[in-house]
Amino acid sequence: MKSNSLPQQDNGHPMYHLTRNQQAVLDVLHQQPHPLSAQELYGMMRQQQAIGLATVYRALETLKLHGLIRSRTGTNGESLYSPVLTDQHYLTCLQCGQSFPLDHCPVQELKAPLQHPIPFKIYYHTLEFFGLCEPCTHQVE
Amino acid sequence: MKSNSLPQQDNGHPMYHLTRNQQAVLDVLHQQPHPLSAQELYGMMRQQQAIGLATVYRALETLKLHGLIRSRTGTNGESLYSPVLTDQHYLTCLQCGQSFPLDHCPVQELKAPLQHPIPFKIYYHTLEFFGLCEPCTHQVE
DNA sequence: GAGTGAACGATAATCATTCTCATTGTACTC
DNA sequence: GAGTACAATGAGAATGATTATCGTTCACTC
Ligand SMILES: [Zn+2]
Ligand SMILES: [Zn+2]
Ligand SMILES: [Zn+2]
Ligand SMILES: [Zn+2]
Repeated sequence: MKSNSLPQQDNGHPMYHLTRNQQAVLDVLHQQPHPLSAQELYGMMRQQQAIGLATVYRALETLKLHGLIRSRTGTNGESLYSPVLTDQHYLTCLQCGQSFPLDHCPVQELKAPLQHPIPFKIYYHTLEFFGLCEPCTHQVE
Repeated sequence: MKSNSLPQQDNGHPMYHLTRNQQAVLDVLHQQPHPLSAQELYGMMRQQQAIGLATVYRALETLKLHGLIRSRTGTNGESLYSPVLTDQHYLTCLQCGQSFPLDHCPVQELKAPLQHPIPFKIYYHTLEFFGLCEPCTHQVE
């Protein structure tokens, strides 16, 4: 990972700067109201500019490592990406795969949050409830 | 899904009964201290008995639909299965992929848990914190 | 013990993700 | 501003977990 030329820190170390493509991926995610898969991102972005699928995946990996985006695993197994600021969770039906968003994040109201015995820099959390939606309870015998 | 002959309920509906292979998969998961992937299960079980990979996947799907097992997505993207009774969560490093288990489940101490506006039968939840473990914070510039 | 349908096992197909490698872009030096 | 070094990129191949297919076997009923 090589830094661009733009900013420079006092300590001499070059401040990390996103590449054009990394910034473009981040911008698209910020514009979207819902999480996107890598494939969806690729499909959307290639219409505006020339970009390779591998680059999309590499950008997502870099952005995640820097704590700028989060990911969760969708029903079909693919990863869904969204800005790390969003804190949205779901009830997901094991039968039909539908996800019903929660109106707020329950983790926020935790009293003594996170007694990690080990030092760890937390970027985000995932939380999801699984079970059966009402219509599907009648189909599973 | 056809029921076996063994048990019969008072209401006339045949009580759901697991097949031999479904029960075998469930037994192995109960014996293991850690979550297992479908591939790992297959590798372990084929040593004891003749079983196909597809059957393992089908058994896992059935067991999950009946609220007997849970699954979470591991670092490498594969699904890890464990009995639904277990309530174990992790801190997972985005850089090295290591998972550090939490000593207890924070969701249990929620005050007003789960105001679902929609009727939904919850079987289990997943909760995971992502970030960087201490050694890895020095490697990401 | 024949009929019915679910369960099974072997295998092929799918598909998101990762890897490979040749090419291009960028920063830094002289 | 040409030259060097190396990160970033893109096209396509490779990977690997999961799913679909299909003929066979098993379990139950009559
Ligand atoms: Zn449903
Ligand atoms: Zn949250
Ligand atoms: Zn780490
Ligand atoms: Zn829990």
